[in-house]
Amino acid sequence: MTTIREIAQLCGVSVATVSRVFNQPLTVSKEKREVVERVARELDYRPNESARALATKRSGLIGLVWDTDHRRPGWRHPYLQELLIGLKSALSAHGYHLLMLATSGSAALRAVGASLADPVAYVNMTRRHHLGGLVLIDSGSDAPAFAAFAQSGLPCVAVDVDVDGPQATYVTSDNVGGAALAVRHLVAAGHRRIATITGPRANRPAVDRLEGFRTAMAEAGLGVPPEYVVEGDFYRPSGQAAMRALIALPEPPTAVFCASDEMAVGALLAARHAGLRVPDELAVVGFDDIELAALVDPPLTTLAQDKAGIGVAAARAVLTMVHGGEKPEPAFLPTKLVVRASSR
Amino acid sequence: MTTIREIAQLCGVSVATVSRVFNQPLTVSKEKREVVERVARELDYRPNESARALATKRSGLIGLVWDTDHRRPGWRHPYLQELLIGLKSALSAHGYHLLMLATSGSAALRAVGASLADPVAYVNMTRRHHLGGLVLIDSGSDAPAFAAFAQSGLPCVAVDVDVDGPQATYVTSDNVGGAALAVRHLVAAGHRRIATITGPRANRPAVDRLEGFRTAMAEAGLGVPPEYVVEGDFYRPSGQAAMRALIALPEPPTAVFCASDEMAVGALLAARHAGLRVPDELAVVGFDDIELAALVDPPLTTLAQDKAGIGVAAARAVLTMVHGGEKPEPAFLPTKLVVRASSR
DNA sequence: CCTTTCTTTGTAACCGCTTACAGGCTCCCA
DNA sequence: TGGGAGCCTGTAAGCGGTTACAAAGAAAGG
Repeated sequence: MTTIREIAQLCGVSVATVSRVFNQPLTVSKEKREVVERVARELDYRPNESARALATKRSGLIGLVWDTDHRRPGWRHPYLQELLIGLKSALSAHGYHLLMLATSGSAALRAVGASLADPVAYVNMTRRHHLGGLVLIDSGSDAPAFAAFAQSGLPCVAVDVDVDGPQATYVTSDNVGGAALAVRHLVAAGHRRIATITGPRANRPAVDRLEGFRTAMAEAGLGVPPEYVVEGDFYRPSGQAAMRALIALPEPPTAVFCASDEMAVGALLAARHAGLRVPDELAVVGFDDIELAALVDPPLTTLAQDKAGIGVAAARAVLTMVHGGEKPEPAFLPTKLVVRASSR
Repeated sequence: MTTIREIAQLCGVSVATVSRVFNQPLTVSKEKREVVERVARELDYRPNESARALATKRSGLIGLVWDTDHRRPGWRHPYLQELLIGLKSALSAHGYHLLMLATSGSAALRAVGASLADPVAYVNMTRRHHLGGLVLIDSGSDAPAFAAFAQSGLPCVAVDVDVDGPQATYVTSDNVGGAALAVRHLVAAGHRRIATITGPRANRPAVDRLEGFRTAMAEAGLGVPPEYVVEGDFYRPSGQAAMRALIALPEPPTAVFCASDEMAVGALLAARHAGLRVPDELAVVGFDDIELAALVDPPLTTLAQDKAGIGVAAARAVLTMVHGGEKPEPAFLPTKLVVRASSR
């Protein structure tokens, strides 16, 4: 690897000048600048990022926290791949890279049944590696850990989790609006007895989807009997169980809005087992637009999240803070109703 | 952040001693070592990784190359999430972290229709950041770029791509063996007219699966007429088209082995459209065991890859090379036949 | 008791880059 | 023509570690 010193020598200038050429080009006379640039190119000079980070205390890296909760081995993020694509592209546009933080998983935390995202470990990593900030991706039970990160004062942005802190914000879909879209769609199709299968009460998107559901139902002048709101956990089995319960009601709903596609698929299964025809006897709407949604039978009507867009928004938010900008407000990205055969 | 120097002062020793306590503890007397360790703990000392990397030329980071090919916007890795889990856990066990390399995507490369994985850019990144090595994850068309990496002499291990180089190896499933399992399963079920829908000819796993298919068919004493081998591209539509063609044959097969679950799902669709009952009139076996496999109707018999295991193997391989070990032989992880209702 | 060897420690150079500070020039204006 | 302002440039001091080398003391061998 060629260094700044070699270039300086070859060009007959000081190392300071060479460094300036790359960092504050305007402070260097045109002639010297061009010579340095040419020589650097010829020697295929690449700045040593470690040295740079050491001198500037900035590494050009953003940390990614995404731990898998060992208590839920089957858990999968519904759109990790698209999220990463969005993150990566927005970061690379600004010359940043993503460092996937890996800790062996604190045994202590696991013992008390806590999430695997260990705030202390990750905050340490951030300082050790001069990370600009963190992107926090939830594994289903990381909200408490993320709250701790948020307090640390490091720039961080959480995805689909509600955090607050001096330099902490979050990005998620417009869950309220999305749920309302779902309800309006069902109402327009003539449904009046509409139930919902929610996500966990502790989960911000779940709460928002429920809120959107209630608001839109009220707007439509429809009542929501308590038994029409069943709590699930976003996973398929819970959706199936919840749907079974709804079907067993004396006055079962004719339509159900599920807070996740996974649960909606569960609902479809329950309907099939009960011999209900979808969408004729039961309309089902999900949320997420996972790949599976288009493939189940019947294909699922759902609210498509802007998956890559969320990644991009998260990246932008963290970069704004890294660059000293104001802490961005939480972002709520619009969702899109995708009508398929499970409703009409 | 407390530094080595502060600790040295507080302990009344030199910085060299402090540094040794952390790097070569045995060369320091027990007393001093304990004092230093205690003080370090009290001050919550964290070594500065940039300084360390600068001095040692090692950063404790492994690069992850995973570029999305903009020409195939819909492309998704069949098991990225599990792969990352495996990679991460194996790396963190050795104190390494994963750096997701992001380049803005060289316009030049895109112009010539090449893959987005730009070997030059990534090799630069490796040097700039003192990365120990690279893990290469294919986006469907990165094989040529990966071959270039492999030549660079940097430690690197590719997943599901056949590379060779001074410090390059790869890990993939035992595709030959898996395909053979599929065939034997079908033969045992009484099938004799067995066709296959392959992946792209240029793809190593695809080629291996075809080879396994042929070998096992020969072993079973069954012939494979040329029209029973149809090339697909791993995606669903190609599987559907291929299956349509097979069904249209004067003597259509009674069973088909597809080189990917996605194509197998396509095959199921084609069968359904043709009014063929699965598995009675047509047995279908896939490869991968993606989530979808268990959910289609009928659920798909398939070969489960050890997805996280592949990540672990890749991590181990790259670490071996980083630590100066012999270049590991390519690894072929066993697959498992998962029998579901699409075959019997 | 003296020499050799081993263990432990400190000194200081170095990794490659950034940047505060100061000095030398040129330019402009009184 | 003297002096202040501005522009370029170089010197050198970090950033926070690692490690070669030397030295001092302790242990071992003859």
